[in-house]
Amino acid sequence: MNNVKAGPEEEWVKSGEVRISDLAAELGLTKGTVSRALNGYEDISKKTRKRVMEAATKRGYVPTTQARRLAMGLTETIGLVLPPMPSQPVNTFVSEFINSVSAALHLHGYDLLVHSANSEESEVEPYRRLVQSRKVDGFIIFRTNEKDPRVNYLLNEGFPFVTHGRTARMAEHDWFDIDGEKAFRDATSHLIKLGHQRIGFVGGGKEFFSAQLRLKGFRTMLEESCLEKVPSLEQPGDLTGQGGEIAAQNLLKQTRPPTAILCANDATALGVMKAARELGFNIPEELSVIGYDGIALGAYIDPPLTTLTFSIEESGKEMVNLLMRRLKNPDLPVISKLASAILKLRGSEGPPSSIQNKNMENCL
Amino acid sequence: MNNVKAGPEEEWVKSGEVRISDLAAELGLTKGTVSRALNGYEDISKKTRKRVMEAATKRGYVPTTQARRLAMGLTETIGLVLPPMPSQPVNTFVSEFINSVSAALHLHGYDLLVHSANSEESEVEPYRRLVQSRKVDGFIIFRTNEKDPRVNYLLNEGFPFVTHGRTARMAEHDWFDIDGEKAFRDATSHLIKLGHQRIGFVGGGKEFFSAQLRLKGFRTMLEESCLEKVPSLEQPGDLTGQGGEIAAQNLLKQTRPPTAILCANDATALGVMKAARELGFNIPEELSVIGYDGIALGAYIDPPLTTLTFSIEESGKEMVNLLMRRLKNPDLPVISKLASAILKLRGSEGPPSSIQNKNMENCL
DNA sequence: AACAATACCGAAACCGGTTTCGAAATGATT
DNA sequence: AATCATTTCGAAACCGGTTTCGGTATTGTT
Repeated sequence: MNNVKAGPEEEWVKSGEVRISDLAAELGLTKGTVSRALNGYEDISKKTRKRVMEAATKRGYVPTTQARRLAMGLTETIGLVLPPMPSQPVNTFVSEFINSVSAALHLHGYDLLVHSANSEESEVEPYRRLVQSRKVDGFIIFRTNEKDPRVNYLLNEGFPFVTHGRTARMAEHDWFDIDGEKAFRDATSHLIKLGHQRIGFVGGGKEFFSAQLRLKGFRTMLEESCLEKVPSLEQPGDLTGQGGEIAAQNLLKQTRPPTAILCANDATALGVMKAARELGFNIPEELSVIGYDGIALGAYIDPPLTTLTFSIEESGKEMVNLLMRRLKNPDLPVISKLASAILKLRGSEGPPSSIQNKNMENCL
Repeated sequence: MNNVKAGPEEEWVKSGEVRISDLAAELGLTKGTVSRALNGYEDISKKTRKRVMEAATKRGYVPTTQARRLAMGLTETIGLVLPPMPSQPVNTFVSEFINSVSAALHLHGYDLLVHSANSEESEVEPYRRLVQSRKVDGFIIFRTNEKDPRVNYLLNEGFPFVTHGRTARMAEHDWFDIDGEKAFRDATSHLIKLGHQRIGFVGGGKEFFSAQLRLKGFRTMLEESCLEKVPSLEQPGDLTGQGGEIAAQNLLKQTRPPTAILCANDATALGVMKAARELGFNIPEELSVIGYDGIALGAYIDPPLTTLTFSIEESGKEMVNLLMRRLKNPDLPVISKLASAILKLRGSEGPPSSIQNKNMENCL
């Protein structure tokens, strides 16, 4: 019943075809007056405001976004550039993150522009283009590196952004992050309490800042528990399943393999579990495995993957809050927020088959 | 070295702060002339065009997108509305899809606006808002239902869009889809050739059109192979892991459980495998399982999940092509493209433990 | 009743581009 | 040299809104 004409005079139009000038003409007003009436200016009489509002809803008038934004000199749009995804086994994070960011932005009247990164060009190119063409007012950046060219570029431009993850210049920009260091202290502690003394770690390369922080947490807890740090038990990875496989082989083929392996993310953990199976290690009896990310699928594998999990929705919401604050007042001091991950026990860890050493309650 | 001033006269400006009027003034031309020079109009002398181009690159002039789009009456933006994701375990599809769509759009000079759906409001509300505020020129829709309100709305508005998946009104709009029917014929045929005669199917509810088509393929192949259709072997699901678990229990607790289960997607298959493990069925010796989606995670579980896979990148690319064609010429006849999935054998299927019935080569 | 204060709205500039149209300058033709 | 066709650019309208400014009409004071 949509395109029925309402009367002899009133022609039905498809939505979005009424301009402010049409409204003005119809009401015998100027478009300036109509605009102010709709936008709550005080110099409009109650009567005309009501007339305008009614006519607007009746005719289905919605201001054209492009025109409004041009006039007001803002884009009301936030950019998010997807990093090139090669064969990341588990990027469920990205879609959930986009979803939550988009929802949060919407509450502020902002749109989300998602851009893909071309792996052939520089990492900052997409950002440069979006800045220069003035398509966005700010950026949401995730998966930061310690030295992050994107951060450098935007800081240099003085362009607003928030990162998910810390960087070397984190004192200069707003950021949100999960406390991976604490998370891995917790996970390590959990394994130690179960009786593990030889714990392996599969991290990311130097280029993954967050993975470095997780490694740091692992080391810290080892030290606090007076367990010696064994370099061969720390394997670098690339945060992919394949990287996990290779690292696990390096760990499990040693003469004294670890009884537990902490992984910098769940994809890595899946690779580790696969390699462990192929090498004949039973999980969790002969090898405990813990991941990080809390991917939902981890609950469906055998054994279900114990992992460190956090709220992606909260991440998105918090980041948007930080960014909106920055946009409203660019001169505010830099702030940041650190959220914590929680250890979700699902069954891929347990006590080691043999308690290897008893005296570990008191270090000194 | 970015904010070094180049000379006494030439003040350095941050990128994106040069307007076309600045360029015009600097060159002693009008902005109309500068615009035409930059946009390749024929009525500009070679000499001035060169002057303009050089000045533009030198000053780093990039036209303001908002203004250009307003003047040209288009948004150069495509909308993609994320369906509310409650507990969908496997949305790795979404991020890959967004990535490929975004990349493909970029080749055409289009941006991707990603919007999240609020689960509290009608499914079409986000579309209505985006249409009315004229934020997008068209839509990419995925996960269609047979009777799809979004499709109905947009068809009624005459607004351009392409779907990933078919609908009841697929004759009226462009669409791209994977031939799920053929895929499941293939998968079913594969199982039958392995010797299976009691094959279960876990689908989606009536609301999942694509799952219905997969069921149809399953049934067709059963019929072609003269296997009787056993209603109790067809279980509905909801395309989640949990749904798969429940369905698998219904199947495997029967007095004559199936020796193989086809699942409408990988998430379901993971749930089926989990339930099978808990009920003591060995996979693939006692139960074959095949999924659909080709999620990368499937390669890392035990046993690796055999699945039907297709190129998400191709999907995105094709859909963008269809949409761009439509935008260029709205009156072109409706076209569609059906791509096929391929069966990726990874190990979760095999011959049944006992060949149950020999005479099945010739039906009649 | 005269005057100042206030409420209300119209007119016009503006945001930063694109595009049409016409005029001036140039070149070609006779 | 006069005429006509072309080339080249300026002027101005336009896209659809927002916002400033100023001028009536109305109200409130004495």
